[in-house]
Amino acid sequence: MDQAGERREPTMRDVAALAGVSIKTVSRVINGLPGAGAEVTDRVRAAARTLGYRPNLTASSLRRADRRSATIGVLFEDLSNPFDAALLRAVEDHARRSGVLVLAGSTEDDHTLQRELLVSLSARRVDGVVVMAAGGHQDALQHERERGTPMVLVDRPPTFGGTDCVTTTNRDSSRAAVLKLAALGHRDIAFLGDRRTLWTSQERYTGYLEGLAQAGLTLREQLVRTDLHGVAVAETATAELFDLDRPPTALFTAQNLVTVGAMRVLRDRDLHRRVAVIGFDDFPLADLLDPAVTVVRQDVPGIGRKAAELILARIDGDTSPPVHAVVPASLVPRGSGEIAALS
Amino acid sequence: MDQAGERREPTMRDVAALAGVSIKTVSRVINGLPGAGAEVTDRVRAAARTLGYRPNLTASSLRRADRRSATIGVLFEDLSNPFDAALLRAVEDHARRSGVLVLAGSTEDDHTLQRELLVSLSARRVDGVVVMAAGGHQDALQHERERGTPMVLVDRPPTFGGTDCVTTTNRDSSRAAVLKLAALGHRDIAFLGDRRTLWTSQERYTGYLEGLAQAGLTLREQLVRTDLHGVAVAETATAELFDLDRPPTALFTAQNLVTVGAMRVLRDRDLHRRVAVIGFDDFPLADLLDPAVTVVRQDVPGIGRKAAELILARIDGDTSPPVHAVVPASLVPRGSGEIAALS
DNA sequence: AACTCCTACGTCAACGTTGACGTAACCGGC
DNA sequence: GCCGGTTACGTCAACGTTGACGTAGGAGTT
Repeated sequence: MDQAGERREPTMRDVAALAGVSIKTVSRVINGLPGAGAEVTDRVRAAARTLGYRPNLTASSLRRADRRSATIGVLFEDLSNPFDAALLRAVEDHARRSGVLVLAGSTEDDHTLQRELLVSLSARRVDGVVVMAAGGHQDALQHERERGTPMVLVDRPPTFGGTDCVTTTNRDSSRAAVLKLAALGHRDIAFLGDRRTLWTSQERYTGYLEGLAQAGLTLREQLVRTDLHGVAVAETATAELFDLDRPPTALFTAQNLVTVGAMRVLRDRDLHRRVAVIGFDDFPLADLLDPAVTVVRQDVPGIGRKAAELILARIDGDTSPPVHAVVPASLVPRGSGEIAALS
Repeated sequence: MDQAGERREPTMRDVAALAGVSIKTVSRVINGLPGAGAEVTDRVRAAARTLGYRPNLTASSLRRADRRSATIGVLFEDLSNPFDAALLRAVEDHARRSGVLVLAGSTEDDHTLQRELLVSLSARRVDGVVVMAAGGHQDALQHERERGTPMVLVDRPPTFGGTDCVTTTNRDSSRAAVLKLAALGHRDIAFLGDRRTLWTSQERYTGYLEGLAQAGLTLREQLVRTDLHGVAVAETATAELFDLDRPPTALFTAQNLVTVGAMRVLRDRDLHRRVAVIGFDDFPLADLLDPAVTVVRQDVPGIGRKAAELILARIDGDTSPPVHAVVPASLVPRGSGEIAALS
């Protein structure tokens, strides 16, 4: 087989030579532009086929007036996380339909990495970026945006202006979840949340507070655990809750890994039939657990589609005012959230 | 904010003008090449910073001798599938460490889509591709490979020569799983597999046959169900198995979605404590189900790392003979696979 | 028959960058 | 004071493509 054959890729020049026309005519034929006769078009096509010619999009975009690379960047926290993966897939699908490919990267919620990836994307002259912003300050994102890069934030809004974003009904759905638990008679409802630097965590916590207030319940600070990043930390925190003198009778777990950790502890302590749980974010197999887990499910394909639509529109020159699209989440009752308080 | 500001990106020419040097000197400074004095270097760096200059990798790679775009393509079946997502993440991590970004796409196991994506990647002059080949013929892949594109196949080997690939111990691990079930006294072990066009399905089935033979069991054709693509189809097939006069006492489910479907049916019929199950491919929360699911777990990070290493080496000009790397999978006992046959 | 207009091409330069090569200044050695 | 070598620049062309513009020939109009 061809090991380093170092065979040069054929160019329009080669095709032109073989077809006996000028380079410009080849360009016209390849791009389907008018100004090439039928017979010449056939000759050029045939020549391109025999040589195995493939257009060079990088050279083309360097020269073209619009400068498009037909490529966007997608920076999410962790592409192996089911939520991120589903979102990537949704964005990718819609982009591809417009002939746009996706350069994907994981930021690990790390500002340095996020900045480096932004620079790498910018060096490749992507047409725009879809970003799940790392928690905390957004200096690098703002800087990139101010350079003129079309940008859409997903999952978390920008802390700076002039930028589109797509989020879900974090606060409202959290409030609804808590109200549902309260309606079942629960008065000691715990909150277990992800890192406090994350906007989503804050919103969900606010929704929790609103729910308590609306239900006429008082907040017990002991029942609030935050900064739970990962399953292991969530397990520890959940265990602590049930070591309290007056443990919770219901849990609102504000992120999918937290939900998983909590479920594990409940099962270990054989509390899974008595303690109600509603989680934010669906996760695979939530319906197969015992009990099946009631969750607030984000419309991930909807979020991805909206993000893709927005970035593609901006790239196409849409200069209408920035949009903050909110895609509704829905409560999926499966059992764990329907356990009533012991009266 | 800057709506279509149409501000031109600064180029080396602009930096050169501001620093009062030639374009070539700017190039030297930006690329850290020798031949620029200390004072000039400082002036150029300062000018680049004031202008917000960003190198243009597409122009650079067009002109450079090595022609590298520092970008690879990754085409998997479905980026939202946990297995694919984890693999993408592993490849991405290792590529990024070498300054290489990843253009990712889902082929949906569709030849047309796979071919279109290959053409799109080739138009962007990626340095190489990592592909999970769509089932059936591999004409497009072979064609692309023969053009000289560095290529590594993952999960499934090529049907053509001269190409690296990375797979797991499909056959051996499947045989081991069946032998384990047989050792627990099971004589009616069913096989539930994904699409037969997939190489992995075939290998796992062969391993199943080998296991039966080695255990001295005879194959019962009725207990073999293939072409189960997706959870729903797997559920139907499983249900049929338990409507047989002599149903299986153990299941070997050869793909993760199939395992999920089977578990669902077992639970619905309250058989989950009596029928043994070993699944191929781990999946999130397998340990939280009741019973926890015994699986053959592939070393996904290991596969991704190996694939990344191979493609990067080939891109760097490694012309050693093609490699078929096999990354060992391991059996993870969790409970469902340790249920003994009723004697 | 002279005119305009259109079609089907071709020529040229430029996109942003780098490889090849040129050159002026300076150094050390004799 | 001249030579060879080195350092620190600069000039030029080219990577593959396309926008701007030129032109030859034919069709249609007056």
